[in-house]
Amino acid sequence: MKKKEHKECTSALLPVRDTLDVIGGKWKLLILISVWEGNKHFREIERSIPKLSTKVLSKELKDMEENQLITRTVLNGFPVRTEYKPTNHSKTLEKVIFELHNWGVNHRKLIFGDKSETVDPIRV
Amino acid sequence: MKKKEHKECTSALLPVRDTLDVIGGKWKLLILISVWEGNKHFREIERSIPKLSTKVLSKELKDMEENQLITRTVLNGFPVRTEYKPTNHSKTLEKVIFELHNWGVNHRKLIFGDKSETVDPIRV
DNA sequence: GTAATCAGTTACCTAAAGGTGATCAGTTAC
DNA sequence: GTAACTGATCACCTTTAGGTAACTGATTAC
Repeated sequence: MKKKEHKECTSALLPVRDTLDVIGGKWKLLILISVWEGNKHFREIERSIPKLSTKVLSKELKDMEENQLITRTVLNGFPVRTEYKPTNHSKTLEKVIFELHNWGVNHRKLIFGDKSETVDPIRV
Repeated sequence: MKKKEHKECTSALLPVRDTLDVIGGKWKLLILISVWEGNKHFREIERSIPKLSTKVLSKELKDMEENQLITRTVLNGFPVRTEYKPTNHSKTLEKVIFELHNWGVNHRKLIFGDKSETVDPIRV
């Protein structure tokens, strides 16, 4: 796990921070979902997410491998291919994401009073 | 709600982003918990959280008021006092935080293999 | 008048996250 | 040989979150 300092953290909040580190940031969830959807190769994942740069994807994939959300296998072939696959551990995030989604939908209703466009149900 | 752009967002992820915006950042959860614990006044909250500066607290309290997590009442008195109180809406975050905590604890076990120090159960 | 308390605001600075574009090594097809 | 594909890495720049310290205005106690 990427050890961030979180010096301000009480012991009870540490695991919450850990989780937020794992799924926070601009791209992590999009990448995770792309891999869940079956995209396996670097370019494949990259192309599935508009505006995502190779540099950021490369860094995020490393983080996610460290966090055991994905596995990385290099296939010895002719144009060298790398295969990224989601782990079972990554799937345990579904419940967390569901709760985040659920609360967000409710929050939108409260703040925008239904004036907001409907959002799609999350499918992960 | 503070409208961030999230241009990269699919419709399904938008509410997830909203939630992460509301509880993300270095201080938001600590401030929320402090208010939940009964701290009502600006200086009281500030003093309850080491290293938190007035500038950041001021900004975060505004955000939280916008997001209807707290109410702000100015009491006309002699040393002017402001009263911050948690809303019922803020309490609906407990479940979300519980799931984040839960996943985080499990993740720590997996990554550090129980070598990590025990963390306190969250009490919010 | 002086100090101290309340609840903030302001200007400036630093550090981290993320974006941009070039480059690389290996291999294949032409 | 040249272009194109694979999976990246590198140096540099911008943007944003957060930190630091001074300051304001109102009021009370001395």
